[in-house]
Amino acid sequence: MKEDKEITIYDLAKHLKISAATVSRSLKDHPGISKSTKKKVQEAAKEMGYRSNNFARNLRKQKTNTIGVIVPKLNSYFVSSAIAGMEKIANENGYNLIISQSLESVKKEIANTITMFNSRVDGLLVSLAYDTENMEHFDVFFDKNIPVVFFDRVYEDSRSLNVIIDNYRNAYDITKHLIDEGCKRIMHIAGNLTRNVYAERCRGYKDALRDAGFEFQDELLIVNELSEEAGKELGKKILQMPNKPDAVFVANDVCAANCMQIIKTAGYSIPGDIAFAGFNNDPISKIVEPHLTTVNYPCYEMGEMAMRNLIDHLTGDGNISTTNKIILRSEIVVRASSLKGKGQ
Amino acid sequence: MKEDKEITIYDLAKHLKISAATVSRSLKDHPGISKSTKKKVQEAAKEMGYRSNNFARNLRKQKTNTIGVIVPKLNSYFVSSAIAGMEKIANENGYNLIISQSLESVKKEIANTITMFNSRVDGLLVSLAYDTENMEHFDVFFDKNIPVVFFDRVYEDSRSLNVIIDNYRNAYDITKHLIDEGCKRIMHIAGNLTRNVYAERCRGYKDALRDAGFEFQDELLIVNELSEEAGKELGKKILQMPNKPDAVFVANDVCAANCMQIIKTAGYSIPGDIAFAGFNNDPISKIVEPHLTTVNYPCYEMGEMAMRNLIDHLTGDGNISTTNKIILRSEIVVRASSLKGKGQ
DNA sequence: ATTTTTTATGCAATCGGTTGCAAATACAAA
DNA sequence: TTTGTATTTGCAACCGATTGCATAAAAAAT
Repeated sequence: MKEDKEITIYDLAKHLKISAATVSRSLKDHPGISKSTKKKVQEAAKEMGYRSNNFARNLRKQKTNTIGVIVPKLNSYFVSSAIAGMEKIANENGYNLIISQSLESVKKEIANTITMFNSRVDGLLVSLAYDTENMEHFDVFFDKNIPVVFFDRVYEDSRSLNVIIDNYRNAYDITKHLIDEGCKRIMHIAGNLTRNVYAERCRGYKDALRDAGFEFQDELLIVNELSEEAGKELGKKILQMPNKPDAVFVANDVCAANCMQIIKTAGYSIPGDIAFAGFNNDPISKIVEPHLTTVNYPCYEMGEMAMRNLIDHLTGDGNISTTNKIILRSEIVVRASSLKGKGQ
Repeated sequence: MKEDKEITIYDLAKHLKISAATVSRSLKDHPGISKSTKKKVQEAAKEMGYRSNNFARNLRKQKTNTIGVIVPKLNSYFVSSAIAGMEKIANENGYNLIISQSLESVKKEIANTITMFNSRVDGLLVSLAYDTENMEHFDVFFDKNIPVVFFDRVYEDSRSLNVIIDNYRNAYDITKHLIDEGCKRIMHIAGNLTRNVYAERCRGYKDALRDAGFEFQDELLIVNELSEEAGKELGKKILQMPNKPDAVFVANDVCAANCMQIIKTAGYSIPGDIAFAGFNNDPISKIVEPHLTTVNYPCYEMGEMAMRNLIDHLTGDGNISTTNKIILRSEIVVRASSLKGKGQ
């Protein structure tokens, strides 16, 4: 049954000769309404094609049932997987998602933050831009007690929940693995070191070196944007190094794979001459040859977890202020690119 | 300046000793309000930390400034890129995005459609699920004159705008290219043939064969889900064929790359023994070895275009009913995987 | 039959902007 | 000074659902 103009509870009320209040209560299964009335109302609602008006509802309840998501870039394996996980949980719980990208710029991140604030999202999920260096733009949320959950790229802040993996441990493990394979001159490629993820990975790398009795060397640490382009640049740079590394641990698979290609094309053998390891377990890591040793990052699960916690908090089932950090399980995946012993 | 409770236009009105109507008009730059008053209001608004309440506004205006997006899966190169493009345009025009995924099931697609309808999106952008076979669930939108734009996976329907590429032409070109390289037994791997994109690509493949004087052979057409997994399966299947193809044109890079790997691992040379071509120009196509010949699909631009047209329609700048189909430029990209002559 | 308790429903205010129409004020022309 | 016109502003009725409180109706207790 379809109508040209919207049916409201008043229309239903008039039709059933009862009050709008009763209709409203019947529709949301209020305990004070008799079963028979509820049934009558619900049937009439379906029959007349009633659809509830969320704005009226939100206006009255001062709640939006909408969650904002701000990510650096939508089109990356990690982000799209995480968002897929978020969407699933949000959808299951009746929440809508408003998504925007900072395109790796704080400036846009701030603008998005404001938009989200004005849209009155009930909560916010954020992975920080490449160059975000403080949290001031989130203060409005904290001030109003709107929960903010950071995932992956986070900022230590007692007012929010962080969902992450143990970047330090994984980087440590992967570096140790390279050392165990006999590598002695291990290079590390990181992203902006003020971002937790890259700082932690770098720290893991350094500690693993130290624990194995190696000394950290400045020239073996390179910071770049970890993009396809950056990977190619990196490859060229390595080719020009007089004293080449015998292993490269890159903080991201896409960059690693693109770098590997340059090195390989130049005639070096991988892992024979130079071993490689990446991070993320991006599908690309299973295609590039030799297959890339990496860290299995639970992207989808991270999205689910972050969303679930946010929603639990909103519904009062959980408390963001009691939980301050969630660390998901992740582990290194060894593939041919780092197996010096066995070769490819 | 921050307050504990929200500032409304009434607060501003009281503070400035004018009416709420004047405040409302001043804030949205209504022509009937004097410059001086406007300025006073706008300054006070900023100073008192006023933020407009969208629900009240939407409730009154019966418009949401929100656009719904339904896609099969968020975590694919094509979709995430397209959404990135959409988000950019939407954001620039003050629209919010509500995104949901059908996970390739009509059932969930229908559910999402209903959610979007109830959220009263101003317009809808859709790429259909794998198994959607009719448009009934969009009728509510058409009935209410809510514009629906389909992209990539579309359905011919006079009531909506379709944004696509020339799948037929590209498939024809790529098949012809394979023929020109000397391939005589070209296999085609398609997705569900009721989906326009796959049907068109298949048609292009067949016509190119015909025009070159080859006969289409049933056993050389395989339909699968075009996933990573399907690619691997496909590889195994080809290995078992007694009369192997000398070229494989897959409707999707991810599937093609994974298939290639199996074939290669089994000791066949590519393109020597079997040439390969894919579709999409997914980053993976530049990593797999040999690099994959494919079709450069303007994902990001398609997202932009679809969104721009939808918004133009909503603001009355364009008319969806006059434009029924937009075809974006796309072209084949020849790489080593199909160059029989030169080899890799 | 009367009072008490329980259950079911309605009244009316509220959420915060928007906007058609009327009224007030300003400014110009006569 | 008066009348006419243009410019500003305000009144008040929406938009549709929610909910505290009051009342009505039904059931139970006395």
